[in-house]
Amino acid sequence: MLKSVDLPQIRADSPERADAARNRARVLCTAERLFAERGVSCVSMDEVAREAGVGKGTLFRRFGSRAALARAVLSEREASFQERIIRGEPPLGPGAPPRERLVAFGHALLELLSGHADLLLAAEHGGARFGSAPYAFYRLHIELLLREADPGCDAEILAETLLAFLGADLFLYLRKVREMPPERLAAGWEALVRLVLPS
Amino acid sequence: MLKSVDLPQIRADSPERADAARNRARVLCTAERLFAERGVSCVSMDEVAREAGVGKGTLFRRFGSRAALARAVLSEREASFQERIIRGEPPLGPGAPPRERLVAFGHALLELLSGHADLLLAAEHGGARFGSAPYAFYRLHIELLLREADPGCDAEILAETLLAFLGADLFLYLRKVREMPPERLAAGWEALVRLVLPS
DNA sequence: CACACAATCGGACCTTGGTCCGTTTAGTAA
DNA sequence: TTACTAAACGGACCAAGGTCCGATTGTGTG
Repeated sequence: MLKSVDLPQIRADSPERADAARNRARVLCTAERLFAERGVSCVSMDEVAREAGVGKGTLFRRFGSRAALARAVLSEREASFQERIIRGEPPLGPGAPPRERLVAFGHALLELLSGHADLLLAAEHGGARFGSAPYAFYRLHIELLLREADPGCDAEILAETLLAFLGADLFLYLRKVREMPPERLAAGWEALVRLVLPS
Repeated sequence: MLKSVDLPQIRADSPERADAARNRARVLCTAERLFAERGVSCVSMDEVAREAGVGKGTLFRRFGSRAALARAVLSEREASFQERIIRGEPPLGPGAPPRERLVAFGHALLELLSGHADLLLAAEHGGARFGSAPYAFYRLHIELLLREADPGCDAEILAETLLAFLGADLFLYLRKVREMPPERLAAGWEALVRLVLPS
């Protein structure tokens, strides 16, 4: 039962009203602060609304769900990450061979996870992961790299599998419960990529 | 007036009281029926309790959480699956080469998912997946097969990755949203195994 | 059988994510 | 400035998972 993740329609010809913009900014700012102060999982939507001086209805009208709020808080970092992939320096950006770009992509995403795993976990809560914009971007990026390196493979299936390794839930489990150090996860990713794309 | 203090007997094999056993059976039976009738995600815990003629407290005392109830309903099928792995016919059971056993394992688990994906999804809800007994069993099984075939690999990481492909959430997404047929997932699994364990 | 007590029962209660809808307000045109 | 309307507001409300604790009952013991 996947839910639509679409935010309220933003029409190009009707700009956001001033109070709406102000409340959106207040909510984002408050949420980021509360998440940082007390941990994502210890902050309820009611608290965010109250601290931001906004009604609960407004909060949900703007962001739709808790997962979407988490995604919104992450959006700047996500955007800069995507920017580095599209136009940044190799090996993460264009120019390096596909296998090296894939390795770099995983390392960079693991880095992002290291800093914001709880936020990413909240953002992926429920079935929200697969329908989200970042996931779609990552999937497409990986599929293109895989096809470039090996046109014969089933890039869609392989991309999903590789991305599954980078899910926030698995990451947190391996880090916190199994206590694997980040370097091991990075090495595991690299080994994985080299299995999928042998030289 | 004072009696010698009897320590409460805490026996590992303390038998279940008759009413407890009766209620447990009633709940399991009712839950299985309701899940089958209306779909797992459309049945609330209150309904299960009411239909079973049991208080909500009793329901949660017995099963702890919705995810655990789903796991309990699945337990027979899980047990027979594990039995087939441990003592069944090859290639799922012992006797076949590791790579073939791994392929058979994935195919069998995909089969289980095809029939009960919604139940498995409920069973894995939240972080429940990684700590569950079936997951631990699957992980161990895969790790042993990987080590047998290639003692040099990082079996723990690879096992988690392979299992991630068989998660209920990804399965449902690929089947329902991306509309991939079961055969494609099965072929994808086999290709994956052959990448991880090249002949 | 009567008793004691621990295990169990069950529903009131709490929390929290999410919805609804009557009220308020920003933007606009006259 | 005033009037009008679409958009936004906000808090009461709902559903559902999960907890608590006083009442109840099964079971071993004398």
